[in-house]
Amino acid sequence: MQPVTVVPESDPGTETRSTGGSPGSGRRPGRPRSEQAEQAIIEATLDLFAEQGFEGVCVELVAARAGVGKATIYRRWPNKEELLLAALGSLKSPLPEPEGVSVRDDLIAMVEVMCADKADPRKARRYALLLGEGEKYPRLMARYKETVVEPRRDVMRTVIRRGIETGELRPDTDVEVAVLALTGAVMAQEKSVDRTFDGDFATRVVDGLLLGLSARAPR
Amino acid sequence: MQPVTVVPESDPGTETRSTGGSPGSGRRPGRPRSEQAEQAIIEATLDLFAEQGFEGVCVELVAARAGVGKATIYRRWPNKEELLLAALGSLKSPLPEPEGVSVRDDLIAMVEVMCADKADPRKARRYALLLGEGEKYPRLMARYKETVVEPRRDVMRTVIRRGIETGELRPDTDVEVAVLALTGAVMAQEKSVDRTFDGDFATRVVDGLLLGLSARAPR
DNA sequence: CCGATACGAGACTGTTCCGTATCGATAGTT
DNA sequence: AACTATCGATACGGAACAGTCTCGTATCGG
Repeated sequence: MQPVTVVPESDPGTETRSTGGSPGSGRRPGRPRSEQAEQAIIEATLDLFAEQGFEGVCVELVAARAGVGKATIYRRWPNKEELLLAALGSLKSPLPEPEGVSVRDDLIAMVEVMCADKADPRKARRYALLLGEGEKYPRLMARYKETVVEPRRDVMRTVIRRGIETGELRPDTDVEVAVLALTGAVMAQEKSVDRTFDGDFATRVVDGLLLGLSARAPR
Repeated sequence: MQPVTVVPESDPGTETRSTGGSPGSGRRPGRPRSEQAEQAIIEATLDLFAEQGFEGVCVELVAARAGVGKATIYRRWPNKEELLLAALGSLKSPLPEPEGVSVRDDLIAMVEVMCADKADPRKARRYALLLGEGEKYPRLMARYKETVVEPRRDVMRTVIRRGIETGELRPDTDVEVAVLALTGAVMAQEKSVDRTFDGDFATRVVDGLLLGLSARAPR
């Protein structure tokens, strides 16, 4: 039995930075991994996932679309799930911190951003598909929520809390219910293609929620 | 080449009623199809779909779980999609027409029913999976909406409109927004496992929406 | 130039699954 | 009894796909 000739084994996998010069220590021999190939793989993976879901991401297609060989993929990630995990983790949510004048304006702006995201087929389908496949692939779901969903909700919570402090919103506002109602309204819309809404969807939702349904004056 | 000996070809498929005696005219020779087998197939299909989605419905498993042969399935439906279509079409939505005292009570009752449905893993997963696979299998989605979703929304619209007539709700209430906010809140909840809610979720959502967020008295 | 690693391409194996075909047995009509 | 369609079971062809492996080539450090 050989002592296995321990390779340095700094495991560049899934985190390789061929260039980027981490100083001195770990420059590995041989040809560096292509940063460009890696990016193309992630791109293609996200595309295919948005089109077809987990099952639809077939590694052969990812390789073809990214213009790489299958080995180049499996050299970085041990299997399909890890690949998806990395791809979802790479998602950035460029949600602009709203610093508007009034809470109403901030909320409208946020709902508009969410609607815009929903109008992007890639993003919308990623979300819908994860909703369905979340139980089957809980690690994917967790990664997505942590990377995309929760940051977004946090911003909304912050806006609402600020509104309560400034007195613009009722002091006994149910923050969680408000967040659910706003995000949920965006989710539920169009699911049964409403032709009722034009461009003022965000305004109507926010105003509807701000005013409330009740005819009795609340205070 | 034989003339193919044209069979009568009245095509009882997908609509067979072996017993049930459609009067006189069309009693076909041979062993009648088993109504029981048909029901078992539909059941098994819905079960498997709820567990795994479209791809998860593998006909061999449906047959095994229903205790029938594959041929018994393909004799009735020409392919998997038609089978799913029939299965989803068989769904009944036993949503009780609410005739409560106040609109608030009716809405709370409806939200509670929706939450209860969400607590039924079969129903919840059917919905989530369809949401994701809707683009891939639009006919399935359409069938489901027509059978389950729209009837439900209609009831809610009716309740809200009644509230407007009785004066309990603001006359300028945005009915569609209200429906979206209520159904959406239920949808969005738990999707990022909120531990914030106990048993009073329905009440909080309805009251939050009725009162509104705004501190200004609306009228 | 040499050794080491990465590259794209794709052959290959093993699995899963759809849809068809065939089996002897069964349950109806005539 | 003769006839016929359905029954459950299962073998089969074909396609799709994950993951491994092997080409010959390219790119790095020394």
